[in-house]
Amino acid sequence: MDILASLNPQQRLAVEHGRGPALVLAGAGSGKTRVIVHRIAYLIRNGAARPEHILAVTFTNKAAQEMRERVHALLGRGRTAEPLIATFHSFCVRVLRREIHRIGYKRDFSIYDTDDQRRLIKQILEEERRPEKETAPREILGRISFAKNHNIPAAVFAHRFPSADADLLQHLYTAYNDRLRRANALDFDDLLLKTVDVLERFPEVRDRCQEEYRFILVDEYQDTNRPQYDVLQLLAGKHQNVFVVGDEDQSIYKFRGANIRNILNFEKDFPGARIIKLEQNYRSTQTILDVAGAVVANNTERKGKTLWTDNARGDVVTCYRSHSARSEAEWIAAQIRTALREGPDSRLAILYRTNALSRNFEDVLMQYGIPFVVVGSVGFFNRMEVKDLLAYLRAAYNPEDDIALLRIINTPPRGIGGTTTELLTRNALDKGVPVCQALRESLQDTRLSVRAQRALARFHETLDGWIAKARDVSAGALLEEIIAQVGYHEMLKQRDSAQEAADRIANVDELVRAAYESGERGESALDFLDRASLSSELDQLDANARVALLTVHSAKGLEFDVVFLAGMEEGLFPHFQSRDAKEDLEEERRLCYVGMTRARRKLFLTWTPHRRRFGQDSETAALPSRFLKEVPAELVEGLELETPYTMMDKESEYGQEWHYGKAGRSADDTEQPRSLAELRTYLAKLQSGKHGAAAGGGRQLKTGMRVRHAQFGEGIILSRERTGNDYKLTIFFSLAGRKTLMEGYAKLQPL
DNA sequence: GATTTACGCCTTTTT
DNA sequence: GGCGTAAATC
Repeated sequence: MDILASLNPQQRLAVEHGRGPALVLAGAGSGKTRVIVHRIAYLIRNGAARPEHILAVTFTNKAAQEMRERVHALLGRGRTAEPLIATFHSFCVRVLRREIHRIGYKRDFSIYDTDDQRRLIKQILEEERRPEKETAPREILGRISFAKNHNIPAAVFAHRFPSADADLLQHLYTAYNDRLRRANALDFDDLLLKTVDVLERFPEVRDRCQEEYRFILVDEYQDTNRPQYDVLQLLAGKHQNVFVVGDEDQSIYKFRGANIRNILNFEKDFPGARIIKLEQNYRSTQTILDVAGAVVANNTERKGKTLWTDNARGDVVTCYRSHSARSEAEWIAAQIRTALREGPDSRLAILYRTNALSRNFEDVLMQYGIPFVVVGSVGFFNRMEVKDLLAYLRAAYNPEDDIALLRIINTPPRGIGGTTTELLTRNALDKGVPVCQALRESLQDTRLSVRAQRALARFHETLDGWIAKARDVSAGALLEEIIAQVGYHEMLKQRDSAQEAADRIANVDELVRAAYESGERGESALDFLDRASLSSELDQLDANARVALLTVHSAKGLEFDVVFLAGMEEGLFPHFQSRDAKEDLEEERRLCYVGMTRARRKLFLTWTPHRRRFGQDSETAALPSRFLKEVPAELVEGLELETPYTMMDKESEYGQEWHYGKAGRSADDTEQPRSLAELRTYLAKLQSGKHGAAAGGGRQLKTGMRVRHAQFGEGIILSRERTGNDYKLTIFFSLAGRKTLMEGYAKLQPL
């Protein structure tokens, strides 16, 4: 296969780039990944680099996996050495598992995820008897992570961020780091920071890494943060063979410390860099590109580039306003059904700003019998039972891992309750030792009841057994033994409903299987735990799934034939947290751009003024997202942005909330009955009125008409609204309840 | 010490 | 509407 044949001139230029730094500014859908993949293949095929000297870095495991597969497809499998294709984090873990002893950690360190971090902070707060109200763990962790992402050590925190509570935060930041170290544990941010630390302080490690990874390629460069940038600088320091690909319009991780300046300053950081722009888009229709481009053009912080495509103009973009979140979901489900009927092989996605929005879509798709996958809500590795068992493993391999130990110490219940664990943690704190050691030393503590002492001794003995076993038994076998020994299944069966217990047991079995499989692939137990810590739900997104539900963030780098960008409302998208600061707003706009450019053929934008928040009807009607107003009207149908039933405050400006009171929802023809009693009155009214007469002899559907649906049975039409070329019907079915259907394909039979 | 119930908080986005 | 923590009860 000719590696260069299928490339356009710019892509080819990038792929053929020789040594030295290069920056590829690649617009959405312009073949970013393609360039990296082909360059890897080109370097190897040409003999310019040996595979083992190549390191390609991505942001998600999924992207890494896909890249690996595509390289294999180009080169064929079965070569002796492979290029290393990894995420920043997994690359760092790889380095640290080998080198971290140099900075005083043990090789079998634990990796703390967000949940572990939260537990640790809470524990610290508890020990210091600080009320959580004034110091929300989330908030604290957010600020610690912010500091870490900007490379600000605890020692200088208060100095760098002077504020009322700076000293307190510096104290907590320090305590948190100390406790991580004592637990022989690293959080996500530490993985990067400690790698930088090792590379900076130990020239021999740096030299070896520089020789090992002579060619470095980075995907999504616009999303690198400071520590990632440092890692890159240190690795590339000698050979300067850095090849980065990015798009400043798709920088959406500022909140995580991503620094857009990394891409804007690349030429300065790597002198003599070659810049290549990829502006031809291969993914979307011209219409979609124009719409997305018009939105992002409102940003000022960009280098500016214009995407073009040879693709057809394609369909107009469709906008749809619904009267509730529920009907938004129903309308989308109906569109999906049509789309799948017309093109059974299409891949579709519903994208939304926050995960909380997925629920309605899940419910309705389920109801419609449309198979789908949800990305990101509660991932496999985030399930409680899976985390419990991983904590058991962690405790066995790294007994100093306090958070893991405290998680399992009384799960399932074994008579070690709050009083006892509090004594343990207090002892550990006083002596400055991990909890496992405090456990050993507290066995005879007279402050404990005999019963508690006995329970502790028993747990201690079992734990020692696992620690010993961990040395010579596989992760799968150890896990299986632990599950049996502690009676984990029994706990689930006893605690949860039969159905829930069965689900959880299935997950447990799945985990055991995964552990065994990992072992059979030759991975160590630590490899297995690493993968569990660093994997995300996204990685499990099945490429064959027809319909996917995911956040816009998760969708970056993916593409779909049809995209529904839902919840296009002020406050939601852009999110109200981001609407004030200009740079935050620009990030929201880029996010919107990312969402829109995921679509190949057709883009839908949906919103509703009446979305429930926290299960309550909001007192204020939502406004359409300002991004909808930035869209060229001639390319979009159904763009009804005025809210007729909103009584506007005369002085109101965009961005303020408009109040409309309870009259709001009954002011147009989409009025819906709220209760059964109301429904009866409503139906009576409809039937006695002129609607009830239906179109004499005509087949045309009218409000109030009784109809039969193949699936839902008999019902009565509550409303009929034009949308595009079709009519949207709201029908109350006596068996199935209220449904919203599209007339065009609902195959309704008038009665 | 464990289990059940009430209440309050909540929502960005992710490795 | 849902989850996790805190009080109340067994």
